[in-house]
Amino acid sequence: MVNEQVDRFFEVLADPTRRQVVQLLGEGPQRAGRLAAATGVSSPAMSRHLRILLSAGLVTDERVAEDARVRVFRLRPEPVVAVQAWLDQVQAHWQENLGAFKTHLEGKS
Amino acid sequence: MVNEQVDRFFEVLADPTRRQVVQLLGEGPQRAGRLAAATGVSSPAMSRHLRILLSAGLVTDERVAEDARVRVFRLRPEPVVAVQAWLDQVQAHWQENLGAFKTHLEGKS
DNA sequence: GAAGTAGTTAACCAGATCTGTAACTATTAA
DNA sequence: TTAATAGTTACAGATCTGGTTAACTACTTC
Repeated sequence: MVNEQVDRFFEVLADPTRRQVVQLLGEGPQRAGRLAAATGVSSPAMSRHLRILLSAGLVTDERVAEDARVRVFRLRPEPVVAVQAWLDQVQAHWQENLGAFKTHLEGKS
Repeated sequence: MVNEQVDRFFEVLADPTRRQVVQLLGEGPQRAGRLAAATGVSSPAMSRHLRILLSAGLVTDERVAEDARVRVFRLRPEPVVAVQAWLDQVQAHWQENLGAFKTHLEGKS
């Protein structure tokens, strides 16, 4: 409704664990196992979270050359930027109309 | 975990209807009934959403002087700002470490 | 090749949440 | 004072989501 990408973003970040993952990935790329340990969640649970983050385009993954078993995840900035833009827009409207609200309210306070 | 206010914000905005309400309130204050109509949800449902938005500090409400039955809701910018700050921080880390990631990855591409 | 490690998929359970209908309060209008 | 309007609360049904355990695949190491 609001915006395809923004909607998906909020949907995905509704979960605290995924929010933590995003926070962690903001600090640098991480392998799945480490993310599971860091968030205190089981591997299967983390696996699902990561799949969701991937499908929403919030992260990318990559196999490590030295060990094909490990998967490293990295944050994609684009969706973050999109959400920032949405928030900016909401706020812009808000400020734009602020004057009008004020005068509207003056009549009763 | 991430931040009290930010966590609450995402929790609350996980719901698409509430997201729409925030968007609508960004454009100006609205009474409950209009919000229900605009989002296509029943009044009881909207009532509940608004209570949640209120308790999270995302909006404020006010009775109208001319008609004590209607309740007008307005967006509070503070939480929006808090979330923007969080996103900025995530992104800042990301960019900060970007150089390091790149050199790290150069070894295998 | 056998054992161990990284991660995914499957099955199932538990808790949370959203919704609509119906009933109720409060306020305004006739 | 009766009828209508704005909104809330209560109830019950349905869906969704996340978590765990167990089983499985793929790769590495001994």
